[in-house]
Amino acid sequence: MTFDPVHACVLAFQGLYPVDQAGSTALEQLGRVQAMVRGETIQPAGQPCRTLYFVAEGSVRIHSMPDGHDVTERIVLAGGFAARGESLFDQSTVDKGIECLEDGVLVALPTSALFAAFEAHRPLERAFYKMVERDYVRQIKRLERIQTLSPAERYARLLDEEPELLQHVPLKHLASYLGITPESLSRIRARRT
Amino acid sequence: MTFDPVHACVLAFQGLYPVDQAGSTALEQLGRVQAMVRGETIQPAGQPCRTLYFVAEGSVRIHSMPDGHDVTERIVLAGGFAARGESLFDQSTVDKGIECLEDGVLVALPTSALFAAFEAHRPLERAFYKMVERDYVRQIKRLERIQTLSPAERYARLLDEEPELLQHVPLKHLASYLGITPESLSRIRARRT
DNA sequence: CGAGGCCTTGACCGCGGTCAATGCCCGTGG
DNA sequence: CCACGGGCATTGACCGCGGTCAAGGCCTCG
Repeated sequence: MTFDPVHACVLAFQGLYPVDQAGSTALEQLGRVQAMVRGETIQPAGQPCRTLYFVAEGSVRIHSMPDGHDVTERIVLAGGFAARGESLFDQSTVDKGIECLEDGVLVALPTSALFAAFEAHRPLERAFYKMVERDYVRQIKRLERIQTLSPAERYARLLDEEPELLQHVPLKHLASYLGITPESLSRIRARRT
Repeated sequence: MTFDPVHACVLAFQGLYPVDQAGSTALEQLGRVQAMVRGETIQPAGQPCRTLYFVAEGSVRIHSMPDGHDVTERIVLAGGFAARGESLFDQSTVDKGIECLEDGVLVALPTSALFAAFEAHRPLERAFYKMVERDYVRQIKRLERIQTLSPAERYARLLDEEPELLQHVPLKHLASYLGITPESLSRIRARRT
């Protein structure tokens, strides 16, 4: 085999916290590999979030549709994890969907089984919460930027801190990710001679 | 005794996850009670966050000062916890301070000792991560609002979802909390006949 | 070769930012 | 007890950015 998605997922966990052998194999047995094609809806809006996804190849975005406008809330490139945090822990329903941006493959981890595995494998639980921590900090920084910076400055920051996104994501999604319209983003780009 | 701040803090933990007797007493021994007066700086900017605060009475805000402008990032009323999440886990320095908004009393929990107690008291660790979870979800929702709503709509939401803030926090801080200037907030308020 | 999606450009408008002045309430000190 | 001062909220005038609506060009895919 050339590339094992599940193994990559286990490695990603181990990169967060040293997971022991038993925890790793438990995790490995949970993972379900699943292919995705561009435009496909991985998880539709209106359902509780019962699955944590590891993006082995390709990319996805999480988005909502308040009053008919498509707003992308976050973008996950290969190597990252995707889930709708508001719903992850309490299984509340959430009006957000997960959509595939580029063909690729996912590893799906059912949260019920994952959380159950925490009882027997504390390092696994620790790794998971490291993931939440990391994401929590990212949310704080993103909020800080959107709260204090102008649209033009936010775009400049994006170029500076996550330029890879430009290679993978159409501008209209980056626009709503920045909290502005596609037209504004276009003008901002034109303005920076 | 009429009111024990440390005990209130322990109860707050137990409200998040059932902490056993041993964990509760361990927590109780960590807490340091400390009074605060309005305007006082609890934690100055530029330091790593080594303390988790429980606000027993009064209220505080977390704020930063990018290019000289005071931006309040979050407001914690009595019964809540306050810490600068970006720095909590990795002890990185952070340009944010904690300031007292109303006279009151805090319970200070040194993070090093708290994290150390997790090794022996798993329920305590669980309760703490429930706290992080809850806060994580709040960040997501706040980001969502600021990303998709206009300033006027954000103020309407604030009135709707956390009207208590108006009783405790001066408008200039609410303005920066909403990501707008005090003048704009004033006009928005005037506009809603 | 045609159709549709995406990015761009244009014109117009209104909201919110900025700077400045006024009024109000409070605590402080004479 | 009153006078003063400072911080906070408000109001006004002005301007520019970003939102909205509409049209045009380009690429990709069927």
